[in-house]
Amino acid sequence: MTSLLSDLNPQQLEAITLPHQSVLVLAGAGSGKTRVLTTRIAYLIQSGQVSPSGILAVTFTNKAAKEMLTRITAMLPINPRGMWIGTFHGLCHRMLRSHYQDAGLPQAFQILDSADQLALIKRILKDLSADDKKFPPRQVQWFINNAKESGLRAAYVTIDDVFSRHMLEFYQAYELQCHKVSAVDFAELLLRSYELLSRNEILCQHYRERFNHILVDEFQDTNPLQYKWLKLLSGTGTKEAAAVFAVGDDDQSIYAFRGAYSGNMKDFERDFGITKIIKLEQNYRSHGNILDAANALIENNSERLGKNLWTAEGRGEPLRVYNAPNDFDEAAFIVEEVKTLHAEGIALSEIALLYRSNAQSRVFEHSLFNAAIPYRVYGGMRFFDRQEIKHALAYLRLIANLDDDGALLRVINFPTRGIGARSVEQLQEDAKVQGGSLWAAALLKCDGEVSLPQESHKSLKGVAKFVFLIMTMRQSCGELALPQIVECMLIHSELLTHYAKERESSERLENLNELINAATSFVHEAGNDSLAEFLAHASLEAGEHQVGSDRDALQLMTVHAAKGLEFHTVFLSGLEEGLFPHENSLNESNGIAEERRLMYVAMTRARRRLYLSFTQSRMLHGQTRYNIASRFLDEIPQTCLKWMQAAPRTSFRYSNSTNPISTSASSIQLRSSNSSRGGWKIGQSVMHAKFGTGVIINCEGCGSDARVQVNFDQAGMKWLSLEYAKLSTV
DNA sequence: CCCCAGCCGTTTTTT
DNA sequence: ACGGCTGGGG
Repeated sequence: MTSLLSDLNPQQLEAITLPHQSVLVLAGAGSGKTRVLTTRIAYLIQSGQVSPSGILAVTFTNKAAKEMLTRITAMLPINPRGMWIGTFHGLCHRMLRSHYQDAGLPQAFQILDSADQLALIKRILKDLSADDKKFPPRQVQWFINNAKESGLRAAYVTIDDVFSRHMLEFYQAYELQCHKVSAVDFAELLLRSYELLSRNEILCQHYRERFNHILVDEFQDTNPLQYKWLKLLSGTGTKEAAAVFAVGDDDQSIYAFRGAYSGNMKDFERDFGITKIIKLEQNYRSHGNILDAANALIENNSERLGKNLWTAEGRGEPLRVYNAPNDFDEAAFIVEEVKTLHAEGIALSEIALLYRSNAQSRVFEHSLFNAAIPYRVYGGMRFFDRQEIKHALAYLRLIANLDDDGALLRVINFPTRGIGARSVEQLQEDAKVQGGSLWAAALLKCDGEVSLPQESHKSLKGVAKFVFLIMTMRQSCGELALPQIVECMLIHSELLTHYAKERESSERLENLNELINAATSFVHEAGNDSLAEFLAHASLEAGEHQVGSDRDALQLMTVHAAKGLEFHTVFLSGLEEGLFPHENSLNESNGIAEERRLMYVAMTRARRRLYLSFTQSRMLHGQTRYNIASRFLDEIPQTCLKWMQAAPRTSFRYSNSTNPISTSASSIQLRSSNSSRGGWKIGQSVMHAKFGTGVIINCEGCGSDARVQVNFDQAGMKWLSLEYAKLSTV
């Protein structure tokens, strides 16, 4: 026990040893949040206050869940299976599996990932002959998920115009189709689980009695449905109410755009009768200048719960600011600095290059490639998202459930076996008439043919050949272990031979072989040999972005992707109005505040050194854009900053000699005075004689070419040339 | 059945 | 600028 609780600061200790009551823990960046969460669980169990089965801990990502489990099992010699530790979706899935009948689901329900869901929506829209110009599938998907994440079934969605009436129609058709093919999408996992608990009192009671302690990570990222789920499951206000240990940081809420509602923290205080808020403000990660700068920046947000990070370490280095003439030069500067740091002994993997949007990575990759600096880009394709893996999984899904129309459509003619679009259409029509699945229609179509003795199967063609293939694979499943099922499928489907024929396919073949390994380790870790469970695992956990290369490499990622990570040195690039804060955020309510939090997250990733860079011009969407420095730079005390000169460099793409503004002094001037665009700033309110009042949301060009884009309250969006338009400040 | 031209969108993203 | 998707033509 003593070793468990040693080296903790008073606030951490208080949080960990708090008696059975709900609490809100405001955990700042680098304040030892994960340690507090895991140590509390270990403490509760070790002190006999709760058995492992009385614990429910929920996170947002599989990575975080895994990390938590690893740390707990390192502290305590217990079997982790009894604890419910996982993502919201994972835990809801676990619950639905156990009570599928009560939840109104068949035992073999399948999970749709976003891509599967989109494909299904596309099919439905086609079926309804909806105009996909007027109703883009993505928007329909957004509408459905949004409704579900607000806890709304189609029957309860309110319609206030023609458009949403159509959307609702699609939602209803989608619900029907999901039911028909027993498919459950991500939001549905939560909604189903919520409805199960709210309708089935006995079951709800059972879980309330079981889970004495509920711990929630990244509480600021919960959406309304997740909050309702927690509230219901915890039974707050009842006799047997669980103690909810909610850990979050309102200043690190950066996922409002996907439905996260950080207002849940305030609601939590109210709904759970919180009397105790514990603030973890001591930062163990960064040096003083970095924290001071981050604190000063976030101070500009209103409606904060309030928190100030501090460190027992020294001030450390100042933040280094660099103003580049253009994006190529910015990249060149960073490359030089990375080289120097690496030469000084900093591992490349300890250096991160962060940007606001993925498009920015291209220039960096180009420069890094030329400089022969190994780098790794995060984001993009995940293992289970890859085409070849999707195809393989579709075969497995079809084996597990013959009525999975989506899976059938994906592989009926892949690799090609002479089943064209016409035959598929015919099948779809047949299925519609028969009211059954595509598989049933296919079976009927080649009635008799496939039941012929095996010797003649080689002569089978088209649909009959496909039906025979699937039936054969299904048969052999009964005798094989999961990895062998995967292997058998890869061979008999001829996916392997197909990709072997393709040029530059070694990576695809590698991935397909990796799928066998994935099955092996799944059996090992989950202690489960079920194909259906493996498929659920594949949907719920998209896997790593890329097969991990072990060599030391510079880390490139968006700021969002960097959340939760830390590095010795961080390069934060593209600090320009329109990019960071992103121009789209200007139109959103509280958009700037969210961008500022994003900036806060980015800055607090750095332990020892933080670079901030911005450019005067950069290529975006094929056009050169002229930018002014981000307002966020102005919000950092100058005393924390050190303005950098361009280091002498060998490889300039563009000389900066044509642009006089490259020294630190004039950079400041550029931002604060009327140099390049007559002092007009993005976000500024302006008045125009004809169009009235509006807000500048964009600007480009210099001197007589300078133009600003203004969003007028009445007249809407206009581009105005500053030379002619008479704008005045409001 | 495959290929290519043209068109669209282009902030952030986990499950 | 560029990549992904669609639809028409070979």
